[in-house]
Parts: sequence; structure tokens; C-alpha cells
Amino acid sequence: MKYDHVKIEKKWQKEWAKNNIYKTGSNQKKPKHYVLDMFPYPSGQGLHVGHPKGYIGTDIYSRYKRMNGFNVLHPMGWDAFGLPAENYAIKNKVHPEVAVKKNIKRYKEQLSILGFDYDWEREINTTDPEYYRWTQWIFLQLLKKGLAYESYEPINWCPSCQTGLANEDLEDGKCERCKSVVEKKPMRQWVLKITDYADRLLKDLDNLDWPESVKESQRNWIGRSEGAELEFSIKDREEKIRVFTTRPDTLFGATYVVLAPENPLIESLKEDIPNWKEVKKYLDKAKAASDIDRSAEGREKTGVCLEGVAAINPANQEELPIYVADYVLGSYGTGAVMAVPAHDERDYEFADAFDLPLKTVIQPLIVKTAGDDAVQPGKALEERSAVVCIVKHWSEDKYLCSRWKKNDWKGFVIGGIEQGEDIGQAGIREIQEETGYQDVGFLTGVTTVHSQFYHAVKKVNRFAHFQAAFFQLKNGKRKETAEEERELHDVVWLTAEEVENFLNREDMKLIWQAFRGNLLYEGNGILANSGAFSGQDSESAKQAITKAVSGKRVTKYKLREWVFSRQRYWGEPIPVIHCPHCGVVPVPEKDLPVTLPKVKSYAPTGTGESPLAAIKKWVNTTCPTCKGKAERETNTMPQWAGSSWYYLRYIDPKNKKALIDPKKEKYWQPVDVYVGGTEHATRHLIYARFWHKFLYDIKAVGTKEPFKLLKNQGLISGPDGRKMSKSLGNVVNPDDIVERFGADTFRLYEMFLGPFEQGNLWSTDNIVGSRRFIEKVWRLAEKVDSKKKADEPELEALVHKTIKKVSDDIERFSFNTAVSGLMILGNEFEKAESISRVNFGIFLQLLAPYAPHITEELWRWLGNKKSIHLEAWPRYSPAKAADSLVTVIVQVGGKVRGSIRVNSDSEEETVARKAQEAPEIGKWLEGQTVKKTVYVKNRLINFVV
RNA sequence: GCCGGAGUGGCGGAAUUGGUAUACGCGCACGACUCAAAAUCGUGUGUCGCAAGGCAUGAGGGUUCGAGUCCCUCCUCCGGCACCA
Repeated sequence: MKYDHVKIEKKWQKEWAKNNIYKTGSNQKKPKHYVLDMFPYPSGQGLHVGHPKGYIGTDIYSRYKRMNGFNVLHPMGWDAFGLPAENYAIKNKVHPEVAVKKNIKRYKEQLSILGFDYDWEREINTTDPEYYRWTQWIFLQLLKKGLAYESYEPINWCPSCQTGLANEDLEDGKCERCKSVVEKKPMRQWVLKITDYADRLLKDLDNLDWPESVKESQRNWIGRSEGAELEFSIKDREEKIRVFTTRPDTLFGATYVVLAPENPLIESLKEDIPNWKEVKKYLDKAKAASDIDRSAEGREKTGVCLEGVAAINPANQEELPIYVADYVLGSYGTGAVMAVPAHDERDYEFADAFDLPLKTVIQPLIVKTAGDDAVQPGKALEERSAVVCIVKHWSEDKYLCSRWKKNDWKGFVIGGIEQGEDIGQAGIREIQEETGYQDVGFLTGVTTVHSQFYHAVKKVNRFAHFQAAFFQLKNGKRKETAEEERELHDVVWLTAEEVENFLNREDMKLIWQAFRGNLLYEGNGILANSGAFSGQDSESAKQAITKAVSGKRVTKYKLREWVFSRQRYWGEPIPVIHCPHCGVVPVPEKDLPVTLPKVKSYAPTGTGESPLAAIKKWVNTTCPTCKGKAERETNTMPQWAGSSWYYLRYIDPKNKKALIDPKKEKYWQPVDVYVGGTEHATRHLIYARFWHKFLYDIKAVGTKEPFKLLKNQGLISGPDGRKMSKSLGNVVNPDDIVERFGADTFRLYEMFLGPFEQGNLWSTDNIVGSRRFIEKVWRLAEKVDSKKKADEPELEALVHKTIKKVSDDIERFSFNTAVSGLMILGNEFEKAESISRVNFGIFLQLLAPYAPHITEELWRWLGNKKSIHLEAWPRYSPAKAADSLVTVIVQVGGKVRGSIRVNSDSEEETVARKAQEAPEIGKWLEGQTVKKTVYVKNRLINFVV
């Protein structure tokens, strides 16, 4: 009989649908497993071969869980509101509703030929009024709690999509959809207060079993930083400047203050600013520039001094100039900073450009935590002050460097400062003793660096206070040095460039940098020039100084509020009514859903109003409160609204009374496995977590986090290594592949390509390997001997090892290695005379999640009446998997010299004797004495000689 | 710049806990079957070497009886954030 994939696959897909074998179980006594795919956005292009990868993964996983006795929820649906569908509709001159229907139909067809186990009775669609009724309901709850509000702040406006956008919708300051540079536009908009949840969104990441990269992206996005707000008063004025800083310990080093161009304080100081014209010009320019201009302009710092006004440093009452500069953002912190050029790179650059002074108040503290000279815990730190001598040659442009002989230190001449000495005296003495040079002149001190490390020669933890100083030799006059000095180090003359590469200690590198004129240091350290706080370390000084100047400790986030309104047609109407008497009135819950009116013209207006505003019949309504004339809100929700809670609706998709039945929610939540692409790391996955936490707070759900385990499938690129896209012409259509090779082969191949979470290249040439395997399985069926009770012991053992391997591999999403295990078993079956029915059945069951059609066909052919997909997963028997004979590797001196076969669980002595007797081993042991024998049971024996 | 992930044959990749590096597959070579071809099956396939044996997991060092795996220094690639004070 020939293997006809077309016939077999069609037949079983029909049969499964007819018998509804993948219907979600409802017996709540059974354990549950909720396996979820990120639902697709049905575009006009249809699916390419890259799309199903994640779906195949969840299909295998959910089939495996079902066979293991779980109630499995594995649903599918459509995310269909938003710009892509609307733009497609405008371009193709069809109504978005029609286009979406058509696209969904196409997607569903493409998915169905792959034989997935979705429970289609639970299909949802975000554009269905019965669905978005509850999206609107959630909005009303947010409104009730004050987490949704109207705002007039300037927002990001995409001139091409003609709508406002959220921060998350930008990529490098451009619209993520169309790559247009966005503008700042002041307009009325709805905003969700996601920042109220910033802290919880951040903290709860720690307990999620998610890819580290996604968690890290979210941490970056939320961008928590702890710091302080400090007040600088303005000389001869009432106003104060509030600045936010994470480094209050550097307050004494502030040499100027900068206001963001957006800071309203500037306007109020107007009459005191003689150069107002210049200032105003700068402000206008900054306002006109987009964010991308502000950061792109070669990053050169620009700004203008507010002449005539001065800020007072609250720490020491010093008068500081005030600047306006666009490197300070109006939308973060307080829109004002204290500038500490010695300890902040941006301030350093600005001070450099504007010739502002620099004041060092932090002396670096280097603590070695790794390597041979890492501070050893438990040992006391021994403090010592030392002079570090940078010595210049008497005639050449070279510096004297020192290389320690007993440890790997490369640095300068260093020595302790003895009592009564100043650094000049100490340095001169050290240079004479250590190098023999006699005529040394002290020029100047350079910097101080504190350093904690383990001194490997002296065997102590050292806390060194390195005071660097600059010396120059007057001539080359030199005396012989003492022998113990020569044993300790060599000295060499190096050019400045050579010194740079020579130094291998961070503390010495910092000293050299300072000597070369780079006084910027951004790390923590020990305070200097800071009045009473000098000598304290940064960490404690942060609190002490904040307290001393009556500052406030605060936490700030990069995360911005979620701009939630779009001036477009194709979205959920925001369910509020604007009444001239009552203001903003929520639509009563009983009136939901507020349905999107059917219109002829849905193109964006570009005026900042949604196209809905033109539909007077829809807009005009009565106020639910005063019953007077009122108007509907015409903005719609962003694309991300519907997807922020869809995973809940699958649990109870037809509930008319509530978003979800609490009993069902309790049983099915959370999602056990969630699979999708990395592109959703900071949008969908933050929004959904935010809404979920909100729903938790209003007791609509019982879990704090929606998705327990997250897996990102890697992208399948085109054969050319580029992302598949129609415009590049490298799209491979899955329908064609399935027609030629069959869905089973296609599924198997996509899983065999490589690790699930890694990207791969599609190659239609390589798929033959998977096809050959499937055909091999087909042929193997003919070798089944129903009378045979068992196969030979090694094959029996392999069958059971494979049960374990495939099970473990599916559990950890290592689908490629499971396929490899099945191939190995298939190859062994092929070598055997015949195969017992039991073992071939096990093989089919293990393969069933990957290749559901062929395994079903052969399973029935073996005489089984029930679908293979409803059978119990094969049970692994460790006893059957155990080999009676094992191969033990024999090593001599750590090198593999052969192997022996021994009874499993043999004693070390038996194995050692047998190994030594083997001829190919014996020759390596001849004339050697075995010092030690290392035996790893059933694996390896190593004779150390 | 900061953070995260990775680097293994001609190619995709395996090695789950420190224990035979290169499983499985593709490709390639040779052979069987065939009038022939395709398909299928078999054998071989890291590298140097006739061989014995040596050398190989981005580079260099270290720990260990033993390192792709652990530690240190560095290089390259991919991803996230980036004037966020």
C-alpha cells in the first residue's frame, strides 16, 4: 500500500471534526492545562511557513498533555481591530469588516490543513460586538477607579497614520507601523494610568518563568530608578527649582542647573532674564523639533544660559548659573537637573561645550570582586595610604612604569606614605629606592583612588588609598637598587600610548585617565570637597545629604502613561458620553456594547478627530444622567485593547452576563504555557499584565499574573536569511508545502529545524529528510508481527528510553531532540526482523503529537478502534529501559583509550580488573603506576598515572 | 555606553547533572538493486597522518583525574534599552 498523505490527512481531519475529539473537557476533578498561542492578526497576506512554528509547538504540547490525562484548553481566535486591517481596507477599497472576515476565513483554512487540535467552539474575535462589549466594560471599570482619564498633554502623532500613538508604538522615535517620524501634538486624548502599576509590574517579573530577555526588556521599559528630589532656591526670587537626581551624594559637585525647555518655570523668570530673546528662540526651536531630532543631531549638546538669574546650591549656598538645554527632558523627573560635570557624562559634555567648571567630589572606590585578587570574604581589610608616582623621563616623552614579578600587576612606582611625610617626599623617596633614579622633582598631585583587593604576595585584604602624584626626573643619574627591590619589580620606560595598554588594574587605569585630563568618574566612591560629608561613602552619603537639605527620596519610572485613544475608525468605541451639563458620563453597563456604526467613509480625517465624529446620527445621543442632548466619544481604542484580556474570554467565551464565570476562571487560570514571538515583549505583554492586575484588584480574576510560562518561538527566515516578506519575494507558502509533502512532514520538519526558541532558515531542499522518515514509518508498519510478545532486550530497552526522552523533551520544549530520538528508534526498528505490535504502538503514540495523521491511520490499521489522540501516553518503565550490559569508557591519564562491556552495576574492582586486562588498554598502562582510579558507575573509568 | 543571549564539521544542529565531542538530519563519495534513471537500501564522511598517534567546540589563560559545559581576560554576532539625570 502506498503512502498517500493527501487522502489520509483529509480523511482524519474530517473525522476528528465530526467526532469533535478536541473538545475542551469540563470535568473539573481532572487536572487542567491551559496552552495558549498569541492569537494572530489576520492580514491580507495569509500565513507563510514561518507563522505555524509556534502553533505546531503548542499543538504538540497540548496533545501530549491531553494524552497524559489533563483537561486541555487550547483555543484560537483573531485579533482584528486596529490600523493594519484598516489601512489594508482603505488601500483595497473594501470595508474593514469585510476584509477582516475574508482574511479570517483564509487564515482558518490555512491552519486547518495542518491538523491542529484547537477547540473551535471557543473561537473569539476582538471585533465581534459580543466580545468588545467586555473590552468596553473593562474600560468603564478603569474609568470608575480613576485609572482612565482625559488629558491634553502633547502626544506622539503619526502624520501618515493620522492618529496619536502610545510611547510603546514608537521605534527610534518613528511610528512602528509606517516608520514615519512622529510629531508632538497637543490634543485631547484618553490615557490609562499604567504607571500606578509600574512597581508591581516590575516586582512580579521575578517570579515568572519567562525568557530572561523578555523580563529584561520589560525591566528596561519600566525603568525604575531610585533617587531624591532636591530644592534649589533662586536668588532674590520666590520660586524654587526642584531637581531629580539619583546621585544626591554628588550635590557638592553641582556647578550649574539645567531646566528642560518644557519647564514652565522659564516663562515665569522672563522679566529677570536680559537675554530673553535668545532664550525664547531656543525654546521655540526645541518645541518644533521632534524627539528624534533632539537626540539625533550628532548628540552635540546645545543650550542657553538664563542670564540674570542664579540658583543656590542648598548644600553650600553657592550661586550657580541656570541653563536651559534640551538634553534635559520635560517628561521625566521634574524637568530640571543639577549638573555635576565631574560625575555625569552628559553634564561633562555640556560643561565641556560651554566651558563650565568641574568639581570633583567623589574619589573612586574600586572593589575587586572577581579574579585572583578579589577581596576574600571573612578576612579583615588592612588600610594603607600609598603614593602612586607618575614619573616623566628627563628628556623623552616617556613614563616610568613598574611590573611586579610575583604577581601579575602592571602599574607605576608605588610606596607607603610614612608618618610625617607629604606625598611629594614619599614619592621622591620611593622613586629613589625602587628605581635608583636620584634627581627627582615633584610637580603636582593628580588624584586619589581608593581600592580594595586581595594582596596575593602579602596575603592580606588591602584597602589602599592611592594618592597619585606627578614627578619628573631632572637627569638620568642612577644608583644600583637593593637586591630585594630588584626581586620585586622591573621598571620600564613607556610612551603614553604604551602605558595605556600596559596597565592591567582598574585603579591604575583610573589614575592614568585622570592624569591625561579625563576627570569624569561616574561610579560610587568616597566623598571629598563635600563639607561635613567628606570621607563618607556614596551609599550612605546619598541618604545623609538628602536629609540634610530636606530633600525627598523618590522613585521614578521611564514608563509613561498609556495613550489609549486613536483618531481612527476601526477600533472599539470608547464608551463615554460628553454632556454639556454633566461632563464626561460613562455609558451605563446595560447599554454596552457601544457598537461601531456602519459607515461608507472610514478614512482618517487628519484633523485630530476620528471619522466617527462625522456620523452625526451616531454621535448625537442623550445624556444618561440628565437626559439632555449629548455627544458620544468618537475616539476609538488602540489595537492592543482587545488582546489585553482575550486569554480570559476563551475560558468562558459565550457568557452573556459577565466577562468570565469566576468558577471557570478559578479552574483554568493562569495560562500554563503561552507561546508567541518576541515582538510582543514590551507592548502586548506589559499591557496584558497591567489589565490583569487591575482585574485582580477589582476581584474579576483570582491570579496576579496571567501567564505562568512563556516561550518565544524563534523566527523562521527565508532561504536567503532575510525575514520572509512579500516585498522581498522570499515567502514560502505552507499550503504548497503541505500539498507536496503533507502536513505531518511539514510539522515534523519545522520542529526538527533546530531549538524551538532559536531562529532558523527555511529550506525546502532539507524537508526530504523528514519526508523520508515519515515514509519509513509507513513501511515499518508492514514489519509488525502481532504474535510477537516482545522484541530483543536492547530494542525493548530503547523503546523505553525513547518514551522517557520524548516525554522529557516535550516538557522542556526541546522538540528537535525528541524527533531525533524517534528517528533513532525508527532506524533500529528497521534493522530488526520484525516488530512487536506493542512496541510499534508505543512508537506511534510517541510520534502522534508530531504527526497526528499518519499515526492515526496506522494506529487504526493495527486494529485499534479509539483515536490515538485520546489514548493514554505510554508509560515509561525504568526496569525495562535498563540495559543488562553497559559500555564503560576506559581512560588512562584522562585520555580515552578504549571501552569495555560489563554487566551493569558492576563493582569498581571488577570493572578495573576487566579494563586492565583488555589488550588495547594494557599497552597504555605498561610501565606506568596507577596513582588513582576514578570510577563513574556504568559510564567511565579513569586510571590516573 | 548599559543589559540580555549566543559562537561546535561543508550545512541545520546534539551532548539535560563536569564524564566517549560532532547524536539525528541535510549534503557529498562509493556500492547494491535497475537496460537506465528516480526512489530505496548499505558503507564512508571533523582535521593532520601510510600508520601508530596527534590536534580540534570564537581566542588566550585557570580550576579538575577529566572542561563545549565551571572561573578569569578578550574578540565576534544577534536582541533590548539608550541625553531617563
